[in-house]
Amino acid sequence: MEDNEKYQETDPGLPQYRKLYEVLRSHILNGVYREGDLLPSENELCTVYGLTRPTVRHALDELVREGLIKKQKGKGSIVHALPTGIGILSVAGTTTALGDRNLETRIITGPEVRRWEEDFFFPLPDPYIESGCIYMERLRLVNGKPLFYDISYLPNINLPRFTTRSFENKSLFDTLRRHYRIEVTGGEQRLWAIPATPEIAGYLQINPDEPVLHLERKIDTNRVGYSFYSSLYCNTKDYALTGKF
Amino acid sequence: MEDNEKYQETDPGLPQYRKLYEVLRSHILNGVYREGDLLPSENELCTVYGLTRPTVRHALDELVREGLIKKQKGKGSIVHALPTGIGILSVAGTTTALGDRNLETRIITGPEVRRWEEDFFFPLPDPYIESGCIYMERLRLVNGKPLFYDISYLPNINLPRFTTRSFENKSLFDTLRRHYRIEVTGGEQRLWAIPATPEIAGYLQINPDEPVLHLERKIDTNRVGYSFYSSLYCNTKDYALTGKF
DNA sequence: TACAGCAACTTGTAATTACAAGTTAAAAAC
DNA sequence: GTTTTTAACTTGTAATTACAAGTTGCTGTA
Repeated sequence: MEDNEKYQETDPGLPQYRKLYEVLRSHILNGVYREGDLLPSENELCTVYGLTRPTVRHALDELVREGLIKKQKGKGSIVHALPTGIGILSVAGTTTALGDRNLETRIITGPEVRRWEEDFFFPLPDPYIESGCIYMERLRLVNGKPLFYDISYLPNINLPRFTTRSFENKSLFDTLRRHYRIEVTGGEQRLWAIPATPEIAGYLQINPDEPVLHLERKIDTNRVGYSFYSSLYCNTKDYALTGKF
Repeated sequence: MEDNEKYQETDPGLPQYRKLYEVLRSHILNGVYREGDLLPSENELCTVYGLTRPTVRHALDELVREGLIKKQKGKGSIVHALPTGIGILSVAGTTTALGDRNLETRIITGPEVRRWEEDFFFPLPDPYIESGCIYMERLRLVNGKPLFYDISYLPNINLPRFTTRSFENKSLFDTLRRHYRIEVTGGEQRLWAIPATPEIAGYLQINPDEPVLHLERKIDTNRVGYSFYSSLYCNTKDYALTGKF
């Protein structure tokens, strides 16, 4: 399929620069462009996709920000090495972070509506507390080995039919994006190295008191005032967490 | 001093958007704008600094990328302040009472020129290997407690008098920026939760096999082809690592 | 008073034009 | 054949214009 055709059929609701970004991103991730390759020049992209340079540059800026390309004046946009570890420190859900690996998701609990926990690990706005919390516990396995034990908390605001959706082998980020048009724009995270509790050790199939990585994340979205939260325990014995900044 | 005067006297070699970025950045960090405040609107900044919107927006984009502001359509640019520093480097306490944390730096080794280690944790370009490595081990303490054990590796290329500089209580990033005009533009990092070796445990004053966080970082700069490296061990018993994304 | 609607803001997207500056390879000079 | 110069690329910076879309507060109406 030609770039241009694929470009035409992308979501018409998205801005132009975003559509181009999506196309280029998928091409990089799918190996159409390989590490070290040069992307088509900005002017080429302009003519191929019928855009102007500021728009094309906006799309490329996003790719730079994501670490997928590096630009060099006078030369071009160079496709950057893909992270070999698990990229969770930047804007990505665990599903994208794991890429094409053999990822399996196992639901432990939920999704179900319940009250927010007392002394929640991030301060909660009052409207969140009133409307309750969609709670979900998931285990992420790579090649059969459990790597992440993930507890998600979403404010139960304007997410119709959410608890009836299946999340086996599906990305939470993608579900939010496709069904609710919620896109992740950023967030905060805290992390510690802690000894595994017996419960965590059980989930991650390691010995109690072995070091695990604990992340608490607040994830902001394009819905004004809508953030959700995640508490994540990672077994880093075989895979490192990676991030770009 | 008026914004405009301060703006005039900034480095004439920098592009306009960068100068505006520096001014706004320092104002945010110095508390001229406080958390939650709105920056002047883009159009106001245009007239005050004699720039056009694309240029002003470029400057604001950098601040967004750095996490210093958040923008909201229809409203404005909201100062987000909080952790300075890049990526995951900033420290925030688990207790709220850490505003007066005092950071102390203790040099363990170096800075000195030596050969790069065999099997370095990131692949090294050939020119780096030939010119050798500026090596430095530092211990960072907060309120007298050791938190970080940091090993830095810098390519020994065009950094006159570097090994004679004092790094007690000084930031490596700031030194590079002020004396060598090297600015950090991004990088990669990998991290694990590992049991402390006896050596690491000694430095961090914890028991061996207690969990510590291990980061390996490659840090890119505005000098084309110049990156440096850091291997970092963190005691996260009392303080979490925090980051924005 | 309460509310609807409008006006005046804000940022977001996008085309257009121009020139500066770094890179590369072919052409010209030696 | 080797070196130098040049021309044709590349991305970087920046002004200008226009409209879309979200937010806020004021104003006129009920």
